[in-house]
Amino acid sequence: MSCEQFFITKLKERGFRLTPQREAILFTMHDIDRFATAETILQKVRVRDAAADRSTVYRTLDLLHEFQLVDVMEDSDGQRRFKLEGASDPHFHISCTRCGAVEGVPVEMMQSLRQTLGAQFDFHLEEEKVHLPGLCSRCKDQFDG
Amino acid sequence: MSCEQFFITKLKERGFRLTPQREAILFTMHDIDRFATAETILQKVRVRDAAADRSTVYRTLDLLHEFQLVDVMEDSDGQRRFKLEGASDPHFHISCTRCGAVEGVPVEMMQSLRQTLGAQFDFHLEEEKVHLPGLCSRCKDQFDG
DNA sequence: GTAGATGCAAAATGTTTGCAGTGGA
DNA sequence: TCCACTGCAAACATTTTGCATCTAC
Repeated sequence: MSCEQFFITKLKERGFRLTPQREAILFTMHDIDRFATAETILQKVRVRDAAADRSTVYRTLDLLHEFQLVDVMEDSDGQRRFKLEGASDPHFHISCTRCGAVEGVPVEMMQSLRQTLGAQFDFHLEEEKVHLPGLCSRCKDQFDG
Repeated sequence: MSCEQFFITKLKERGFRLTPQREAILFTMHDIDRFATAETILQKVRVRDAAADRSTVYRTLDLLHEFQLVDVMEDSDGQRRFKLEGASDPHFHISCTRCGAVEGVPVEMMQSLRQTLGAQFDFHLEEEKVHLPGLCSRCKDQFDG
């Protein structure tokens, strides 16, 4: 099922409506396909619909997030970033603290950490919310020399 | 060296001054000893110094962060949280998405994940900035039944 | 027709900044 | 003394909300 179909299904399920604005936002996020600020999303949505409103973007992002179609990431600059996640495999994110590049990593890679935290702290890791900071290949190389 | 001593040394090193406000903030954060919002810190500082100003708190927190005496944590409610880290062993944080409880975990526990990410993505994990979301023991149990 | 959605403007929130006066070294 | 620091108020940036209007169903 495409994420648009999924969205429409979810909407109807809960008595919500499919509006042109919601479609435009969904399409736009599909195009962007990486973490973006609400502002960036708004600008891109306005290419399709010049009258698009900031608050509608926020409201739709909330909705998409509720449906688990959108990942939200807190950033140190005080702006949240949003990304469409469709029905991709369970994953977490690593992101470069220098250039901001974000990449998805399958949750299996955290299996052992997950178990350790469970055993030692009785802590249930929510893997798909994990967002690990670090330096990407490119920035690391600049850093090292 | 106590963290106060460390702070004073760092300040002098850079030509900054030790003021009563800065001392009050440092002491207060030492008392709190867990992640707290700027607002919370301000309220507690005001017990010592009723005239303490919000902007002074922010400015001092910036300074302490620069000296790596304070950890900053982005939270999903849009407020940053600050915590004095003194000269504790290298660690990262796990925190409960339900109740907000935060705990420190030695970086050694991420050794294997660190290596995997390095090998597979050429990604240099910044372990001490890591903040893992999940459910703590208590909240998990409530959740499960 | 009607509840839900939109656009607008205004408010709220958290944080930062400019500046005149104060005080630590 | 001198320049860093403070408190205040005002600015800022991002996000949220109230409300009249509109529209998908």
